Amino acid sequence: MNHWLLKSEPTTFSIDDLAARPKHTTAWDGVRNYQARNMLRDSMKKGDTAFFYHSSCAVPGIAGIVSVVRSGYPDATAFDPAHDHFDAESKADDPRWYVVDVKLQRKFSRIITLDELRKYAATALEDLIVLKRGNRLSVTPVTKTNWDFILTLE
DNA sequence: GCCAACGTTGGC
DNA sequence: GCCAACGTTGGC
Repeated sequence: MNHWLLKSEPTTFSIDDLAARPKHTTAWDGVRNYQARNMLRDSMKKGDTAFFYHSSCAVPGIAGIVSVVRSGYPDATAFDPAHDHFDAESKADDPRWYVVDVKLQRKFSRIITLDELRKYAATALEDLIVLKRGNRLSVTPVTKTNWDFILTLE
């Protein structure tokens, strides 16, 4: 079982939005970056868990935990011309973009802030990709060691 | 709103 | 295949 970190802008889709979905579940759609796509398509498996990270907001940080309930399958929003994430180059018989389904496992009692995570950027969390300068990937792997450490911060 | 960092595009 | 231009991300 592997661990991940998924970024979302809370004004677009927050952890509370996920909590409001039927079965607390959603397709993680709209990812339009090849590296992130590869992880959604090839690496994230049912039973994996991921931190739900709020980005581009007043208090960026980790808001809770989701689990992968369905592994990679084509992103239907890429096929819909009316959708913001439409991509004419992604064809049903040769899909370019993928999603996984995630289910809310637990919302943290508080946000574990980026500021707080940064305190450990040179020590316990030196491998955490989201702390690296210029990082923009919206889907990143998290080592078990980092995962367990972050859980102790709540 | 600014801007650094990075990915993608397209001319050559 | 190089690389400049451009668009996007995301913290501040």
